[in-house]
Amino acid sequence: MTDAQTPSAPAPDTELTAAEAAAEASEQKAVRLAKRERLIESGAEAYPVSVPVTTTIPAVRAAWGHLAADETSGEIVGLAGRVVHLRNTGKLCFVSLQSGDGSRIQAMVSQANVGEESLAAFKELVDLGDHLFVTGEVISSRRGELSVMATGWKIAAKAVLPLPNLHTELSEETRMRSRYLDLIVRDGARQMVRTRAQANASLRKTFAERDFLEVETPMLQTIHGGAAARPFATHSNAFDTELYLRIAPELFLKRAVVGGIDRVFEINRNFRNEGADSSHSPEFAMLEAYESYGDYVSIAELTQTLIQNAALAVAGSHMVTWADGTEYDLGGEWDRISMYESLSAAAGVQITPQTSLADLQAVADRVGVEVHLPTHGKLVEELWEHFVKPGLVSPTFVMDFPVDTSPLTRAHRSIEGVVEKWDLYINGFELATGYSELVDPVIQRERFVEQAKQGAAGDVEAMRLDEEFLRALEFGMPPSGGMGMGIDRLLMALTGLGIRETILFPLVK
RNA sequence: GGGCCUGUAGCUCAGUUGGCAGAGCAUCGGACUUUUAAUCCGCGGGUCGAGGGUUCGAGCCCCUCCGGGCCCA
Repeated sequence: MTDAQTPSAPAPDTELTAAEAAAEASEQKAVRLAKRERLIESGAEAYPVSVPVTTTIPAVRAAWGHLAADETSGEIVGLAGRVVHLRNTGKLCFVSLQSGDGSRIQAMVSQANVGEESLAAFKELVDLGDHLFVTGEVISSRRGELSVMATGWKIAAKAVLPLPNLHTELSEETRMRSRYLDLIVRDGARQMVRTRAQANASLRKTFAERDFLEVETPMLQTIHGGAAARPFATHSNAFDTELYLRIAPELFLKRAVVGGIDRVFEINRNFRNEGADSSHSPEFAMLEAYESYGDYVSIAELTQTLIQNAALAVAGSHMVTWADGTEYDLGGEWDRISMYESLSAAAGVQITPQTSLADLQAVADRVGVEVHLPTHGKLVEELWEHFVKPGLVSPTFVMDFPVDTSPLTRAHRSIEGVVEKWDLYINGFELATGYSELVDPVIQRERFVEQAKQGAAGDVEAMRLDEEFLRALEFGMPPSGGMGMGIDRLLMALTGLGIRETILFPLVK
């Protein structure tokens, strides 16, 4: 930071010396800090710049996992890992080394092989949690455990805080706040990182196969738009202006389509200044895609393919197994139901886009559904969530939404009063949404004006009028289908876990 | 926003009617050359989230605040 106008943090009044820090620390930290000092004083290094590894733990397991008990390989290796178990039987120590992927191998440090002095130093200086380098022959122990019989060892990086207990689960709060510990001790945490990366790679691969280009659009915006949500506000010193963290990339991706990026997608973060719970995070990864000369039908097919390919990538099958053991079938052609028809059937009353506000309110009152600032569309959607949503288990596209809650979507080509929009529900939660995009700049302006009225009436989620976006539309945007999908929610669908488990470092206060 | 639960050793958790602050793992000291959460013997380790109140006495009861979770809106 060189910005002279930004005041730097005040210097702490007291700089702790190493000795004072050790005195303040817990017993276990003090002991380890003392070992670090001893290592450095002895010239042995607590944090060497490198150690001469020749292979990896998984590679040794793959090459020599077949060794029978007490068999030797003749291969000398140098490898390193984090010490996760330490057993000392006197003149022989066993240490389990773990690599980042969670795979482990045992190292044996025997007085017969390293000598009395080195063994004594090992017992004195090596703790659980340290990164340890060993060199020696790959063998199998008498009990058949694949091991390295060390002829030498070296601390690769000293841990000065103790590892958490490996035999009990970390509390949920510690898992979120200290994900690095979670990653060290829990396979599920490591697996989620891998699964998420595989899913993202799969999405990009599917897009690439269909000639979509990936772009990045602004996260800091002068006018937030593209969704109904409350934004985070911030301030730009350089422009001396209010800026908003984006709630959606939509209005910029559509500008890209106007400019001729005919098939475009973005995977990036959105920010919404709203409640956080087991399925909502204030910041969340979002996929949006736009396809020129497509519509909400073609984009539904694309979405189904994206998700099914992601399932194949992470599970090897369209049948995914959730954390609780449930098997969930993402295969086949997914159901497509009409919002109004499914609502009418479930409510036992004919409800159409022409049903009056009063009649809808009567149904809502009858079943106890309350809506803030009710409109036809809000009532229909709330009633649908009340009557139909709880029964949706298998993947289902819910088609054709009310006009007034979808200001960026075009009217249905043949059904009066609805827009060409679908929501995709997986096991009862909303995973993705798709549209035949509204590209008529005149109607788009009318919709924005209507939103502005609702904003003036107190709707904090109402959209603002974005003049630059309208101007882009006025140059002509081709007919297009568009879709959006929460990446965190996709991971929830693939793994059955809560949103904070799918996010590596979830926001915690 | 409302209701309920929760915060105690490095980690995970007990803590009874208000009466000396506990366990497992980890740590520290000792024994042990084939262990698998090694085992055996021994010793330590606490701002009980923070502040206030009631009481002879508070981890426990009351109030305020901070953090976390669940349910509802």
